[in-house]
Amino acid sequence: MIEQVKGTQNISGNESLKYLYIQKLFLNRFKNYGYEYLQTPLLESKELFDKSIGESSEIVTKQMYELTDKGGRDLVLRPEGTSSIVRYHAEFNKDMTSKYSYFGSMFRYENPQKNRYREFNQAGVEIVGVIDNYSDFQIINDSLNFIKELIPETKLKINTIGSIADRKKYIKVLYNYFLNNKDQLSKESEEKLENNTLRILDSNNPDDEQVIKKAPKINEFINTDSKNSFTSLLQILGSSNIEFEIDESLVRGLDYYNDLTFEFITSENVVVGGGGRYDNLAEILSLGKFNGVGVAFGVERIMNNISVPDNFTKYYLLGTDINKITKYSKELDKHNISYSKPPRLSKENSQFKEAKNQNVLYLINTNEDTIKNLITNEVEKFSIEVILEHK
RNA sequence: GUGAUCGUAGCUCAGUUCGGUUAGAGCGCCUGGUUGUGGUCCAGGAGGUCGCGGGUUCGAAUCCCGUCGGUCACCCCA
Repeated sequence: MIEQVKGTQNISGNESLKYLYIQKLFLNRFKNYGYEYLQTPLLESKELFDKSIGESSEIVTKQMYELTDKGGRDLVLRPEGTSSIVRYHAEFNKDMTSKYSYFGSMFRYENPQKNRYREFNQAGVEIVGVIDNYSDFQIINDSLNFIKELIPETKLKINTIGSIADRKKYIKVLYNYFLNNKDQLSKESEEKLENNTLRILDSNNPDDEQVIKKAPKINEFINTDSKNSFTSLLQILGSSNIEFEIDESLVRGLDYYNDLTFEFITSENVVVGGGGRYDNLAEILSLGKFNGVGVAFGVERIMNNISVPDNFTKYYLLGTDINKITKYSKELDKHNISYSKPPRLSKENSQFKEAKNQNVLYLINTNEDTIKNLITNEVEKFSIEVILEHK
């Protein structure tokens, strides 16, 4: 037996029902909100993510699926969606402000566990171009509406991390602080000191508690424009009755974020989605000067937190005589009626069983020329008019 | 990258401790019959490189080593 690749999934059975339900809701909802669906390649230049996500990030240093193609190109399977959207926007819509949605596979080379896979699906939306607080508001509002329809008790956590320049200054100060107090840091945190200083702040190791408590706060380094913009966004959210919780330790895993960051978190503390503002991403990629804000949901994380949606089939075509059942098939096709049918002409009892297992409402028995309602057990003579009346 | 744990039929699992005929069960599947309150019931049947590779042994699902995969946790993250 050839085993499947580690961390990949076969989405089948009830899981596939959930997947399609989420996908359909996502695509419909954001289409109606005015977001254009955009499908970018799964295969991208390595350079795109080296630059965008940031070379200090683990995603870039350890977690990318890299390959060289036969033409010698350095490629990766995309680890996230935003960078590609920004590349597209620069190429085709540079002077516009556009709203995009995307849905598809992402790849990260990590050890799989619950809510984490090597190939996983993200559903995301972005607003790219000239951005203001209303853009931030609608990304948060629209995606909160979406996720609450699926997981009603989802909470919004929000923070500002200041500009990239602010952050650079802050990291320097923080680095010196932790360096001087190195002896008080846990082993894990000490490892983060050189490359991922900020991450020490969300250590949950009790050994770090005291040092972190006394550490300089990012708040003191955030410029006034950023602070004011954050305050006014919070006011807008407040007056729109959107509940939020400010979480000052909330940082994102990607370096391109600035100012606004937020997360959607379930009552069981699973982060099902996250996003923020990325005003410098286009510049980092040398694609021009435009801004963006966006969010990405983990589809599998949503799947793991919802129940199986209702599922039933309206018609099942039963029969053991190939001439009769094919004649019925064509008759139904002609009237554009969709129906389930057995994969082959197995014994009648098996077909009945299959129909019941598919939660079928009407069973069309071609052996007897009848239509049976499997809920009420009413049987009537088959005619196409009876079925057309069901519509 | 680290650690724990698991891998036997389509599925859930027994058998592994302590090596020994032809590897089992339930469910599911298939066929014939039965059944119209049609998922029942009866009879029969198909289906297994015991994850893979190597080693020990007269003999390995069982012991040893390696490897791949699943699950979970750490790290990190959606």
